[in-house]
Amino acid sequence: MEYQFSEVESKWQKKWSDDHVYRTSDDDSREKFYCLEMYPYPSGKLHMGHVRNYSIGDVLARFKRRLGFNVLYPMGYDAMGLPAENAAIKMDIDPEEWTLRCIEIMQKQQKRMGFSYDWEHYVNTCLPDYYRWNQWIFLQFYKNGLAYKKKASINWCNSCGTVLANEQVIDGQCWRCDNNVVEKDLEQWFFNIRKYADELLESTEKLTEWPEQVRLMQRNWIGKSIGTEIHFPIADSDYSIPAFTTRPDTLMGVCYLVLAPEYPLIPELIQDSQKKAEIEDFITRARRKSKIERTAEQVEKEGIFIDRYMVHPITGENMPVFIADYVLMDYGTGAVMAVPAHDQRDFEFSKKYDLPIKVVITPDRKDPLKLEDMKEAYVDPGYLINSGEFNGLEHMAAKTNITEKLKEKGLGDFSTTYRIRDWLISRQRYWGTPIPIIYCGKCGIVPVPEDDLPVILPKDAKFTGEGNPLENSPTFKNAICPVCGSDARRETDTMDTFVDSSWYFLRYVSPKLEDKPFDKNLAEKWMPVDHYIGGITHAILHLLYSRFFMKALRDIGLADIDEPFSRLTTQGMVLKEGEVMSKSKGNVVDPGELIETYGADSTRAFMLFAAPPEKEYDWNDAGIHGVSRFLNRIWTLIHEKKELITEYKDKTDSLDLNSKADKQLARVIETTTKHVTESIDHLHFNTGIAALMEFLNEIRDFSIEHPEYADTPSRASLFARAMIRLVSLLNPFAPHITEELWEHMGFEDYLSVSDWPAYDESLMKAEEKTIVVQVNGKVRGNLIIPADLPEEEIKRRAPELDNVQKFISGGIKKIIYVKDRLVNIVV
RNA sequence: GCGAGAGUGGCGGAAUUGGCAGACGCGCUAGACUUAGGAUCUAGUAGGGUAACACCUGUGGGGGUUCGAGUCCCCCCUCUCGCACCA
Repeated sequence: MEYQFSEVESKWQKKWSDDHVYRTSDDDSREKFYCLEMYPYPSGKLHMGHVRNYSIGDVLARFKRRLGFNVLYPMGYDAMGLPAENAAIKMDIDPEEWTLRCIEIMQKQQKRMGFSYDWEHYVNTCLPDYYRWNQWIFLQFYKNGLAYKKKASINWCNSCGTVLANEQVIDGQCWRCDNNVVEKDLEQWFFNIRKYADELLESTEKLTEWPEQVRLMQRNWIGKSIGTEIHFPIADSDYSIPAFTTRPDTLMGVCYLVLAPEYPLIPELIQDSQKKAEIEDFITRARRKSKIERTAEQVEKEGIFIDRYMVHPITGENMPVFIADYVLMDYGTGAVMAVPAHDQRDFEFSKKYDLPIKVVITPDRKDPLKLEDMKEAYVDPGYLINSGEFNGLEHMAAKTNITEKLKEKGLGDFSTTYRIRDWLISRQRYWGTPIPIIYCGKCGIVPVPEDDLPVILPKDAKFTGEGNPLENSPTFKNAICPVCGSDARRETDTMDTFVDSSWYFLRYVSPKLEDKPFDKNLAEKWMPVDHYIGGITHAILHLLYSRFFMKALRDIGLADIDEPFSRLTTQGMVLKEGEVMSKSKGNVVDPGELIETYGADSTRAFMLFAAPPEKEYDWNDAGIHGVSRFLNRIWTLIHEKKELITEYKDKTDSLDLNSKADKQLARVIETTTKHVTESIDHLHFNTGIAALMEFLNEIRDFSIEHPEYADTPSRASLFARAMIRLVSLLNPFAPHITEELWEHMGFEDYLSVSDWPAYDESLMKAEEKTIVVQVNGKVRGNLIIPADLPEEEIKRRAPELDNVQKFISGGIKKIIYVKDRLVNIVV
């Protein structure tokens, strides 16, 4: 009877679904386990990365379920985004229709893989019953000062025709289309994530079950710097320009001040300058450069003196003010105090423009550092020199001292700066959540009243590929002011789709709720997610935004939860010939074909067997035969012995172990159980499956060596015990075939929800053990001894081995014994 | 440049954390069964060496600690990822 995977797999998929085997219960006293996978963007087909992601999650969900946990294991779709809109432009199809069609295909494939999702816990972010809650949350944020609008110099992608968040600009290029990003000034909506910068940073420490790499990336992204903000009054004016520095100890070494080209005060400062035109020209050129040009490594710093001077806050000396392209407007205050002797960039700038350099820190007090000896800036610790009243201070102490002094004079204070920017959420696109705001000529910015939600995307939009379709939809754009009733204009920007994914895991707990985004009690019951599995590509954006959302929602009072994800696993990418699979490269492996050829069980088990979850895997499907063969061997063996197993299946506990082989098999049953249990716990699925393969090999050896076992009741029950255990342990990796075999062996309940086997330590003890005998650390023989042989006896017997004798003729210095493992004879 | 991680057979990968390196699988070789097999089964498979053992060498390279090192320490090389004029 040959194994027909396609029949068996669809049979069980139907049964599981019909009988709601994986349905989650909210009303359940068992310990909860929330297993979450990063939901997919429904681009159409499932790819190998998805298969890997969901295979990992499904094993965990199935394992925990069988261990007696009440498991929430949902799936949904991150359904808003550009591809649907591009499809609309190209194929003249409604984005919603296109998306829903893709979801249908994708979901079918997921079902075909047999993942144990509870499909009643489902979200689809492109439907108004989801995105209305994005709008609702936006309004709560707005009320609480967490959403605001401001004119901002933003990152603009000409090719996508939209604004991008800082996080979406990679090496100065658009994260999606790789086109160069340019700067533009626009009125945009922001979420105030900076407000949570400190908490996000601090609570990173609590995420002990996250990969260290991800925590580090988050920390770097937040980029906290502690320092001092110093005010530099501008000579002959009332202005004062603040500059942030982490090195206030070098204040006495300041030689000039440098402003970013975008610095807002510049037009006023240069108003009366004779060089005005020249300076303006410089600024225009600097701003026209793309970010990539401006920040490239070897680019020489360029600047221009603006004919103004600042007053040194301590000495009162007048010093020049420059504009330079290497100063960034979006970090610190957009102004830098230049200390050429102790900052490499300032050093280079001074050399280029022949500006003074003043050494104020020396590593050696007795032999002070001299400018003539310096080929580069000195940035290491030291003592202050040429610093008047601060001379001789150690530089760390000087930081405090000098800041205190500035504080006294009202010209500075301790300050903390973050690299992270507020999250720009406006997108000039159609296929996203409309921002629920109305602009009224009389009342200004008016939030859409909650009762009027959702603001639904119009059906009359035209997709020409130019501009925002919502701008050109009169039914959408024209509105009535909810406050005064006069004609008004609706906000036509939509939200970044990262808003959708920042709280979808909360919607899963009560996906059909109609009056709130999620049920507070249920959220507090299920959250945090116990195990979150997804790609490393989301290590910063999605995870940071979600963490921010959780904290913001907590402070608004929607749920008392600090962190959304307790444990995080970032699965390695699936590559092909060392490259990321992509349609443009034409190197995409279609899991659909694998399923057709080998079945879902083989496909997912192989994916897990091929490499540990966190590692990259360069796809090579040669190995899938091995897993497929393994499943077929189990199938064959069970069908050869089906009657026997059925007969003895209820007598597997009364073991009567007579021979060495019996005891050996009985032991392997237990050690394999232990090994597989631990390997799932530790996410070492590859070794878990390997242990099951070894287990099968043992059983087959046993049945070949003891063909008479069928006639011996004790052996028959031992054999049955082994086969039942094998099938049971294999179930999370290959759920369909094991469920079928379970049935064939005469069991009536679903294996997928039956108890996970415990292991019996008493059966794991061996009567005999093998001890390795070494001479000077090299293996020279084995000693097979009774398990309870005392140490002295082992040490006595080891040197007697034939092969050992010839190596110890020089005389034994000492003998080292490692319990149950080895004897090392030192000569 | 800074930060993190990784280098083990022809390949994917194991190694109870300092104790038999190469589990398990792929591939390959030989054989069996077969009209045939890219199906299945059996045996072998790190390199050298041997009739077979023995033995020697071996975890990117070089040193060190130890009875004993893939694992710990120091130096170097290579690769991958993240950040990158952050004041």
